[in-house]
Amino acid sequence: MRVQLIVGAAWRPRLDVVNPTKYGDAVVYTSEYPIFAVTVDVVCLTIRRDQLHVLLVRRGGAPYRGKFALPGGFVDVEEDLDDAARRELVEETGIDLTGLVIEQLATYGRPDRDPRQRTVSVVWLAVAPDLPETAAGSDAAEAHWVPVTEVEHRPRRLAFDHGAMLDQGLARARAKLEYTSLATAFCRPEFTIAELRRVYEVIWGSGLDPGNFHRKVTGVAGFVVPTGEQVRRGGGRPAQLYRAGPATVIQPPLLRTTFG
Amino acid sequence: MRVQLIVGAAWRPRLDVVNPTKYGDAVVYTSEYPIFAVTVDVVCLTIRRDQLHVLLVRRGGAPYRGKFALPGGFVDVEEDLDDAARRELVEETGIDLTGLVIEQLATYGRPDRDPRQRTVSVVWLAVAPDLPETAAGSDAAEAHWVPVTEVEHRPRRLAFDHGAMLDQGLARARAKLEYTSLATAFCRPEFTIAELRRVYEVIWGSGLDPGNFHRKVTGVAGFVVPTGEQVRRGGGRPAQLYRAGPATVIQPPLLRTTFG
DNA sequence: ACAAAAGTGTTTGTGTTACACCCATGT
DNA sequence: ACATGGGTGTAACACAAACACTTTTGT
Repeated sequence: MRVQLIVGAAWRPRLDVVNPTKYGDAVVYTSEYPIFAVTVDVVCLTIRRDQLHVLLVRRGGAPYRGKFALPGGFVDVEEDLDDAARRELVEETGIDLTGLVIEQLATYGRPDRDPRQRTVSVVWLAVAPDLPETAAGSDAAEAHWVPVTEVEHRPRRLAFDHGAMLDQGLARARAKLEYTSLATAFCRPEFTIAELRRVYEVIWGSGLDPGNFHRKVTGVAGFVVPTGEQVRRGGGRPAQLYRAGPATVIQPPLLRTTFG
Repeated sequence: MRVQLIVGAAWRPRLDVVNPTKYGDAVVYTSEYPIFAVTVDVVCLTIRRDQLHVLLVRRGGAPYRGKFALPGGFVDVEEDLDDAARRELVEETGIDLTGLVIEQLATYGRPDRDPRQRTVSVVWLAVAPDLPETAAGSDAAEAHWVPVTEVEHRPRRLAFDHGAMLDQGLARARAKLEYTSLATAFCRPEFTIAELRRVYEVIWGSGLDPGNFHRKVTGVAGFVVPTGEQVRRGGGRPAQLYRAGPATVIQPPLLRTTFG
């Protein structure tokens, strides 16, 4: 298959886009390769009111008008993929993840996944602490934090194949909780051990023994580092404050069995 | 940015490729979105002569002419991404992974990763049992199994960003060995416990205690199932034959610590 | 008989679980 | 004083590491 491109001034042809010719006032290049659009989508998770939430946007146009979708959009020509994910998140929801780590989840590229054109989407997983409501930017009007219980394992609830993306993101997050320090990403910069425990309890959906959890977490080198300060949050003994440590993998992992 | 496409007969325009007009005898469509090429690359691992090997192809043309690269190529317009990976592997190396599982590793898309044009590459991880030499198809003439010690952690040895892809694939394979049944994918359909142990020893680079390994592996439900048959391989007590079981995750995981 | 590989038994030590108990604050 | 949550002590238990030992073949 051969495709010919008439290209505007902003686009620089690459080496093996060959045979420039002229049709009228436009330059015509020829490419040997199929043409794709590339998008990014973001599964952005947080915990609000002791419930796991995902950031979704209501679609304004066809197809899937009125349905929820993951925030995302087209990658620019000279833009890195993770930069595109962060940019789209700000544009569509007002959430700025500068300084936070995002992780590539998978790439979805079934030929029929977008009825308009052949599109490949690189999906990213982001975890944010409990943030203020989605900033009301112009595009952000229809962005919402939705409890995952309302959309998980329901492929038809979300537009395109975003239901599968979300499920994969949730599975990844639950799994990485066991053997990485991902849980600290759900907390604010300084947190108590009990707040960290809440993260595990919410995401795994089971109660953990406070004493054992405290010992385990503080015993893993580099997982959490004490700030030396205390905090009083209502009745009970004040808790030590901690920051996320340099460790990224937890060895041995926190087990998800009974544990409490 | 606006891009206009002159498209040959094989390509079906999608909905929001709009404003078809005519230049001479060619139809011209206009797209709102940047244009990408999408490729697949495959990190295909196996064990030969007690060494971990990766399947590489010698590049015949520019850029990186003469350098080794991962097998891969352009995705067809109506082709699924994993199908493209399998097809390119057969075309370039003669290795047919029909029936075997391949796993998505990551997607590489830095704007400067291919000097010719903006290309996004979806990378796949494949694991094969010790196969016969790469079948000598026309394209397969320059395909070789290379010991990973010769190319690991040497970004400049491979073309493009394939060095990083390979390193990521090796890290993933070593990690998944601990908590999944990936090791059985390196074995032929029927294997002994000692052969399975060799897989771990070769990939982790350390000796394991035969007794403890045997107990551990046969004790995990669904990891390996005995065929009931025995096999004699030179001096020593005959070994039971096993097939890979239905289990895909190993709980609790095999640890990589001392263990022997 | 001996070497070599397969597989089992047994001891020892480490880490998790369960739960009792003390600590420090708010009401 | 009492409730509430933070944090420590400790005994019971499970499991992996180390290694001795038995089984079954080839030479």
